[in-house]
Amino acid sequence: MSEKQVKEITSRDVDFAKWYTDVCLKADLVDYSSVKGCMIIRPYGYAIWENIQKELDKKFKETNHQNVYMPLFIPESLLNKEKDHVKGFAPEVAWVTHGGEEELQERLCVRPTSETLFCEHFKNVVKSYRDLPLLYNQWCNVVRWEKTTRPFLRSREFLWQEGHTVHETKEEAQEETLRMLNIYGDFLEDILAVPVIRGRKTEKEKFAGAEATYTVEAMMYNGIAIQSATSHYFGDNFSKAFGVTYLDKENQTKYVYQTSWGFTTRVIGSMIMTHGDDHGLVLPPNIAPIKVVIVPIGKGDTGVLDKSYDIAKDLKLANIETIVDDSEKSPGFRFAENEMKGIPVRVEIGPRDISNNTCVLARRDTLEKKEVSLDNVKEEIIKLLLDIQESLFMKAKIRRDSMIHQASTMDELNDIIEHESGFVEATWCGSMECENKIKELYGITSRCIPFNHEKKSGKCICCGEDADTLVVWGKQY
RNA sequence: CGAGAAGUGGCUCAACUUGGUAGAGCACUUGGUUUGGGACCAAGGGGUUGCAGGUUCAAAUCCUGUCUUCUCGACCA
Repeated sequence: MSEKQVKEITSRDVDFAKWYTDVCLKADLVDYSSVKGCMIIRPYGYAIWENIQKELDKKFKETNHQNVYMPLFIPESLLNKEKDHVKGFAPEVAWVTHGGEEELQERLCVRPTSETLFCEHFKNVVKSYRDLPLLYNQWCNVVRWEKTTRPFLRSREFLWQEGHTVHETKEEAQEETLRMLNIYGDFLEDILAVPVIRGRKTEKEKFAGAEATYTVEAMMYNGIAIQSATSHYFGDNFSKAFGVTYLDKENQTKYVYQTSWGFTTRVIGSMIMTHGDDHGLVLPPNIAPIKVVIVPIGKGDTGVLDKSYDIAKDLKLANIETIVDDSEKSPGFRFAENEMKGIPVRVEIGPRDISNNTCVLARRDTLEKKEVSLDNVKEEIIKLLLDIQESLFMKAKIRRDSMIHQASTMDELNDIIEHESGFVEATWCGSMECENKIKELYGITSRCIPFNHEKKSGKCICCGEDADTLVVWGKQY
């Protein structure tokens, strides 16, 4: 490996934050705009988002959800209807105060999330138990006036999907909440190859206005957590605040039970930070906009270009997105550039190969190369793509698991914080005092109470009282 | 929002201390030679120095304000 290859971006181990922004910019995913925290998502980055949308939307439709579109603006009075909700979001909403030159009678908030809009609408359309359940989703942008921003991970405007559902019973709503969480979890693991811990948020960390918030937590290369998607059970909190009722079979007026769940462009950041390396982005084949790049080498009448296009055509017929990088750049330049963009498989083909009836396949994740016969290049590539997908997930999972530590006392916790990075599992008594204290002392917060550890007896790591809850703690983006 | 750092062609930086009308490398364009890990030669295009004020005969340079980016905190997806 030449020195020049890694010259372009900061090493991941030297300065992870710098590495991350380098990758975002140099893989042509985003560009900055003139407004702080508002990023330009460039075609290559947007193509990743489109693939995410395509896959998730399919899952939503399979589970009978319908897409809708709500307005961008929320009148202040409407936002104020649910107390906890407004308290949670008020500090970070952007306000529209003028229309043209005239000051508005009532200012309008640019949606930070659309619960209030959905509820107002639900109140109008839900009349009877026959109208339920109502399973809505919207793909849109939202605005939260963040103080510190970072491409994908924390931007003031971001793209997401927010599901909002209305149900007759608690049980049905709770079931929906978990169903959607698992769709997110499976999507992250199977498509993005990002291993996640599924669990419930503590009271302190739950969504403003929710009765329960469930989360899928991912761990980045540097051990920091990213809450990669959330699903909320609202109970009847919102329906009571907004008066969303229906008549049941006995002609009784009942409040509905609701859920909401969201998945954002932030996850593109999770994926970058999970798989990327010092050569740039690494994309799992299942989400990569371009799965194969063919790099023809040499020029003149060698048959290399024709063969390259033949292979590309063949792969495209098999639904494998392929490009031929026939630019005049030197092969080394093209190798490096396509690695920066994280394209899973590269095919190198030159005059030597043509005469041997072979080509070279290079895999992006391990950078390994192997020579294969041109006769079965398609089959080899299909196998390789599957293998890359699988091994990216396994590698990330092994790494994550190796960075999950256990602590039973504050001394042990202290030791871990000082010497390790990653998550800490520790039992907790359930009090917010202990949760706050741990945050104050060590700068870590409860990421979630993992499902498989919901009941775990022991002593609270902080106060030493009896504890029956295991919490995964960590620093988060 | 608090503490710190930085903004000069697309990128990395020089010129700023001591005001005198912006320069290099890479990238880009054209022509040619090249091509198995970031090629080479030649010619060329591109900047009122983040923005707005101020001081001055004269501002990239000094002063004030503001915006943006990065780092660390607090807040959050």
